[in-house]
Amino acid sequence: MAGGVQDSAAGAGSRCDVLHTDCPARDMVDHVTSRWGVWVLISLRSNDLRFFELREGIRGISEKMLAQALRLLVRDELVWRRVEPTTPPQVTYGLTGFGREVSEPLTELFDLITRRLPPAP
Amino acid sequence: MAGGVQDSAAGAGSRCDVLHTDCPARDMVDHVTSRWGVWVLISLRSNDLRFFELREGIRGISEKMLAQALRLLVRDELVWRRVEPTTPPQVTYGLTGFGREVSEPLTELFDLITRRLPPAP
DNA sequence: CAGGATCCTATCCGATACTG
DNA sequence: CAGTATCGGATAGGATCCTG
Repeated sequence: MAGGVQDSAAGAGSRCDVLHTDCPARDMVDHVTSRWGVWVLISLRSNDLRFFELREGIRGISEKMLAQALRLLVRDELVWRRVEPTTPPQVTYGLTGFGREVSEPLTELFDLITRRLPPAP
Repeated sequence: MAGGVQDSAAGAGSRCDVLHTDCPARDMVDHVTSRWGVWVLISLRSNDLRFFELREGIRGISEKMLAQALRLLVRDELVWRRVEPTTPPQVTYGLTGFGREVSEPLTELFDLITRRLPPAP
C-alpha cells in the first residue's frame, strides 16, 4: 500500500527516510515540486515543446527561471533535451520515461484542485 | 501549444487556465507543492499529529516555517486544526477529506522517486 | 532562437526573544 | 507546548544586455 511514509521506513529500516535526512530523494522531490518545475512537467505531458513554446505556455515564467528549471530537470533525467544545429538553432524538450511517470501524479493533483475550485471568473 | 491540461477543461471554455493566468488554483497548487507543505501533508497521512510531533518528524523544518505552512494549509482547507484548552495547551493537526485526496498523488510521487533512487550508501 | 552573464530587488528562512 | 514578532543573511527571481 502507498500509505504511511513512516510505516515503510519503520518496517525496512535500511530505506532512506526522506523526512528525516538529507538524501538525494528529497532533493529530487524538491526539484519536481519546485515553483516552476511543476508547470514544465505538466506542460510537456501532451507534447514535446521548444524553449519559446514553454515560455509562452507558462505565463509568468522568466527565461532565466525556465532555463534553470529545465537544467535541473534534465540533470535529474526527468526531461531530455534535443538540439537541432540549424539556423536559427532549435532546442526541443520532452519527458523521459521516468519524467512521464512522475508527471502523472502531478497531473492528478492538478486536476483534483482545479475540479474542486469554483469556476473563477 | 495547447496541452493535455487544457483538454480536460476543454468544452468548458470558462474554466480557468492555470498555466496562463493567476487563478486561485495556481496558488493552491503552489501551496501544496511548497517546500514544506509537501512534507506536512505526507506526514499527516498516517496519523493526526501535534505541532511538536510534526517539527520532530520533518527534520530541517523550523518552527516558523512549520507554523507558516500549517496556516496556509488550514486556510486552503487541506488541514484541520483542533485546540485542546488544557495546560499545557495541545494543538492537533490532521487532513481534511480534500487534504487526504490531495495527499494521495503526492505520496505516489514520493514513492515513485524513492523507489527509483539507489538505496543510498 | 536559445540561452548565459550581470545586476538588483523581493522573499525566504533561521535564530533569537517573547507571549498565552 | 504552541505559537507570534523581529531582525539579518541567504536565496529566488525579474530585467536587461549579450552571444552563438
